[in-house]
Amino acid sequence: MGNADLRSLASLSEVSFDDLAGGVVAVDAHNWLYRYLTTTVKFTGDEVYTTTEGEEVANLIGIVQGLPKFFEHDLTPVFVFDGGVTELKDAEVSERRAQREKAEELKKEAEERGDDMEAARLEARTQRLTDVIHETSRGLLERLDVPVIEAPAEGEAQASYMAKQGDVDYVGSEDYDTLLLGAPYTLRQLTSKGDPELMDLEATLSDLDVTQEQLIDIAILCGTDFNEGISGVGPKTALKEVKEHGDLWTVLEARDDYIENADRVRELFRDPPVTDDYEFDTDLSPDLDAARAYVSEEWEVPADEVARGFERIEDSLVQTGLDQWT
DNA sequence: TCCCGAAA
DNA sequence: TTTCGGGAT
Repeated sequence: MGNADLRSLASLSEVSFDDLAGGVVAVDAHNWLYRYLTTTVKFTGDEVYTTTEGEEVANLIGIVQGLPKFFEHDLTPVFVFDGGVTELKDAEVSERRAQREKAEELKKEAEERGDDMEAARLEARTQRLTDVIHETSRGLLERLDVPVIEAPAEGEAQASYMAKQGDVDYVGSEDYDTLLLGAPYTLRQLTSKGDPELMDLEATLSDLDVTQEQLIDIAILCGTDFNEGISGVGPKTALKEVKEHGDLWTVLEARDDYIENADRVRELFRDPPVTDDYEFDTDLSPDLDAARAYVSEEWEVPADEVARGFERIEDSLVQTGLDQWT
């Protein structure tokens, strides 16, 4: 499906982890895990992460390696998992499935001609979030006492809602959709090496001089996960025309154009399915022994693969514990 | 998603 | 100057 390049419109700034210390971040679990699944697997091959029953649980390694980043900087993560998939997203979902199948085919071909490098590279593209991955991720997070929230629909929408309500300080996601979903502050690049990037909704709106509703209309014109945009219209044109005419309908009228499901897509961003039925405690008391046993005994991940990550988690907890007394 | 080069 | 399309991650 078409995709709005909202990056060029968003107000982004580099921040340091020090500025975020003490914050609570609602992490879009799907988004976050996917990054680890595609990167962790790529460099190491999949044998190590497959149980005797053939389950792929690279996500457990991803979590153990990814969590220290939060703890070491005194950031508390709250993981928000997806519930059902929005019906309008069917087209997007089947497109991704098609891409995955294509990658699987190419990988098979690469294996047949003995091109291991290419096969490993393609492996990353075949990853998906299976039920086992969802389940085991939750199992590990629970043992680490990291809050887990189940969204009624999209995790991104639920996380944004929680941020809007002030129950968390940030949404953690790589997507720009959180702007449309009303998240005041979104942290990007929480999984990569350097400093995180902060996306600021208020600043975005005031820089562009548009309302939240207009920003949604701009995105719809360019195309989103839920609708095809208008060809020839990118962020610049969409911004200009929405400001000129006021909103999506008047722009479409002026261009004598039409967007399928535009009203429903708009509603999905303005008022997505979310729940108020959540609560969490940010004072974490992880059971590291249970977590280690879960990963290495129950799910057969070699202990040395996760040793360093667990050490870092342990150290960071001792560290923050001491901080309270100094 | 990001980046880059082609095309308009 | 902006959008589009392809390739790498």
